[in-house]
Amino acid sequence: MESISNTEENYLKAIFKICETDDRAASTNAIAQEMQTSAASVSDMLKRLAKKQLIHYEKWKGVTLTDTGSQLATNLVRKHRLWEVFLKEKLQFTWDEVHEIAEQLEHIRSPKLIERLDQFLGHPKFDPHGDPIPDADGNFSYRKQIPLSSLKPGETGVIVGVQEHSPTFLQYLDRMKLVLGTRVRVMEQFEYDESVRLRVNDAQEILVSNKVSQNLFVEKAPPSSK
Amino acid sequence: MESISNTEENYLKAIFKICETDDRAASTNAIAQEMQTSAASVSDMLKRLAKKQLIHYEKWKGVTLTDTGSQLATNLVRKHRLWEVFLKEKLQFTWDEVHEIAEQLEHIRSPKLIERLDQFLGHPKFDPHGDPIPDADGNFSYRKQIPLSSLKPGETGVIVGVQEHSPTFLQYLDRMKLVLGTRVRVMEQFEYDESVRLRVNDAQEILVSNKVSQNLFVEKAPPSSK
DNA sequence: ATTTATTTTTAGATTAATCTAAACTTTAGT
DNA sequence: ACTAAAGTTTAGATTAATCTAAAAATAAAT
Repeated sequence: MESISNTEENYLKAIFKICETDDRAASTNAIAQEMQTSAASVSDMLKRLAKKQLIHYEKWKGVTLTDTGSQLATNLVRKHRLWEVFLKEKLQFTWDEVHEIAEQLEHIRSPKLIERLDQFLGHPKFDPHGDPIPDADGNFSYRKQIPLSSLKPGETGVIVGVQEHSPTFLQYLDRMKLVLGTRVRVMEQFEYDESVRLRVNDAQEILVSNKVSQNLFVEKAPPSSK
Repeated sequence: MESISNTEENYLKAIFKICETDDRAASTNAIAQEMQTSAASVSDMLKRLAKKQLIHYEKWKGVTLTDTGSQLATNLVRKHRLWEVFLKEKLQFTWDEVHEIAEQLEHIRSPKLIERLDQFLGHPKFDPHGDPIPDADGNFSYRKQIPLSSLKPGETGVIVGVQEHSPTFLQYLDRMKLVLGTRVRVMEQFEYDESVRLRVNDAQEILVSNKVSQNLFVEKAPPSSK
């Protein structure tokens, strides 16, 4: 019946994130960077998490989550993303604002609260950034998404997510009307700087940089009738 | 720009509560009891709060909140009660369940969140227990409530609040259908144990103990037509 | 008014989380 | 293979919050 602190939860989340994207043991330095703290602090914390059986830890090698640790981390992700949906859909926050507040809300401890919230929101499968929300058993729904940059000229996709989550990027997308659900067709690709000309929702055309097209996820759409 | 911890917030809330009900300086022991901790810990904390100018503190005398401290405490009460309304009205929690979860939610730091929540809930003036919710400026709305036990036989009142907030009491009230808004008429008072016979919503009659009638607040109603 | 009881404060320790600086492993480069 | 660089761990300190036990101040009681 060991209880777990908010700080420990944040470490688990960081480890989860690193292992998820790189798909290998998380290094001390990577965790330190993710947590914005020193490697020494991480080293200390890893010992504590190992003693609580939340991570597999051998000195000098990286760490991975145990089953318990992984469950806890997944539940945090579930809570975080459900709160994000709440903030956006019910309280009219914008998608660049929700993360920061959800960082606090995700630590509220009440399984019943989360199940009720999930129900209140209509069991959403994705958060405001298009990231999947694991269900109560920890299962993520999968979607066949690719970077917009991988579409060839003439191909069409629907925006379903973002790679980068920074507020500035999200605000840029809002300004450009490149929100989730938007239909984009690649009209032309410039070899020079890899920028692309897009047709947005079969209407106006805009030019976006390579950085933007690499950070936008789309679901490929079959060629439109027109 | 001193930041304030959750623990400090809880102490402020405790002091606020004691000063509010007793209307005089809060003693170390009273705070210790309210916080379920030792007098020594309280003594330590009082020094810290005094250094941060959140309380007026002189050794051996009690403490009172400074203006800043009082504002912080009132805002905590506002957050707590708004979250309680949310839990009850939107997530279908019962009034005996909401307090515990709101104890956590009240520490979420985001003024914007609270204003949006307030708006989402339709600017409620009272929480699920009938306690007033201070507005953004810290003003509480006032209501002329009296204990049910002070009604004379023949008099009628509408239940608007509770003195005691324990889950067992609240569950008892639910079972007896003595919820907020219920109309109760005192039919008879037994001198022997101060229990009273009530007519509930002009329908069935029930007997309640003195303890119950002392812990229920009503607003006196003019004699009914029938 | 002096003793007793209660309340409050201090002293000294403990735990979680953090830091900097130093020591130690591992990896990489020539 | 050896040295340099990078990454990781330990050592020693610090801060917030807590505890128990002891000392000091106030209040109550004979």
